[in-house]
Amino acid sequence: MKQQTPKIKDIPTQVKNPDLVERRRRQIVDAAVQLFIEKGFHKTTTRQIANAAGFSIGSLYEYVASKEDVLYMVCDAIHAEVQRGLQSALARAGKGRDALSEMIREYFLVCHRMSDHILLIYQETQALPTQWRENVLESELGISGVFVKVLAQMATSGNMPHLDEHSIELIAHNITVLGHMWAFRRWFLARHYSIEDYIKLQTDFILGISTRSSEDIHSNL
Amino acid sequence: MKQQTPKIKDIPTQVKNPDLVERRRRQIVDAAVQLFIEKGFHKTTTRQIANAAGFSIGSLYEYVASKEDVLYMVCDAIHAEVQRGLQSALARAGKGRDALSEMIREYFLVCHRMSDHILLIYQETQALPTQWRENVLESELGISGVFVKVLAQMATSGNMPHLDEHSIELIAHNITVLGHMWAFRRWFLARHYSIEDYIKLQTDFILGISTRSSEDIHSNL
DNA sequence: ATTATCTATAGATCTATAGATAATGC
DNA sequence: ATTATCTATAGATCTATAGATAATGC
Repeated sequence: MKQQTPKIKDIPTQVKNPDLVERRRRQIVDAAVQLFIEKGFHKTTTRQIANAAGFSIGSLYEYVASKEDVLYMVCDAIHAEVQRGLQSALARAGKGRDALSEMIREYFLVCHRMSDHILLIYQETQALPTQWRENVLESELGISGVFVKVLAQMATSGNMPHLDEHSIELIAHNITVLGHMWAFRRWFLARHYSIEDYIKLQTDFILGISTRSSEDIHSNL
Repeated sequence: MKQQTPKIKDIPTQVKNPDLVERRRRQIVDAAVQLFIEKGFHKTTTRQIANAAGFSIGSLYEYVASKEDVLYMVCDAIHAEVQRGLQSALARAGKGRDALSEMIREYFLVCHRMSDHILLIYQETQALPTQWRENVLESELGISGVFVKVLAQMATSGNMPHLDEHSIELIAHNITVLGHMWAFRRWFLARHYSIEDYIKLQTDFILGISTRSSEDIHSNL
């Protein structure tokens, strides 16, 4: 009955009061996110994290066992936040033909709001111990998974030409990554497009294929 | 007449013989690429780089002024290699209607061959001093620039519906990033697709929009 | 003399912990 | 007593350089 993938709850702590642990860890994450975004994981010291969180280096190590623990908590918090945004959008979006473009819109807005955080995930995931890196990559799949569901739902309800499973999977990943693209090319893209321009153009780009059958494509080439 | 963007040649060296400098720096880059891919920039020591390159730590610092210099040389070499692949593809590719898909194919194959290197750029660019980070980002734009040219050429020669400048620019970036996607999601994508499957599916996805006028799209929604 | 290379280490970190202190409740 | 927090530091780096050595050509 041992779980194979350790979670935040499994990070050892010397402190008995669970509410306190949760509160202090939230302080740690909030402090660390800012510092990691500014300076990167390796150039941030554990002392700086402790200070920014409002306590001493000694106390920090009552709540985590290593600096990597902090990074994992940060990555986890970021994915949770993105998922929260997606799930609330999913609840709002209808099931009709516009469901996909509504979801794309909301997701891209999340990427816009959290671009520094998304960049951080791309840059620092590799610094995590193997087991935790895998967890973070799994969470990344979870984002694409939301789009797989939306696409599959539209395909079966006839609001979209039929696409095989593989195409659906790939398009879901494309949507996810094109959201990230705004995060890591924003320094350039924002010279030419507002986020609203970006959403509109990319939605057209993405729907281009998803509203056409494969025969249409070939007859057009 | 001062150049505003420093290049590799501007990295100071104590060694007078230019051929020797070039040779030793190539050794440094070859050694460092491997180490950075394995352990990341921050967890690789200058000593390890020197040893892997075949000389001592003291000699390393005759050819570079800092560890960051090595990272810059590595990023520069990677971009040069990608550009080489693209330019040779450009020479081979015709100017006809298949030019774009030929270029996509060659570029994706480069991304396949160099996925570790592309990952490295995403992860470590942020560790560079500002001036050099900007250079690396410019090189990144250069890749997209190749696709801008191909797309513009096809648009004017009538092999593609007319697209405005902004759409062309964005599609070029999309192609670039969808190549990178194979690099940083390969651990997952390769479970379902070979690189050839990937190229085929993504080419269909990309050409979906680029072969349609904007009216077609709207009438289809 | 000049050039290239090496050895040895100064100097500056930074992570993680041991042990002291303060606060709270029995 | 127990729990949480803090101070001080052991121990282990790691980058960059100073100064010695070896090799080459005048």
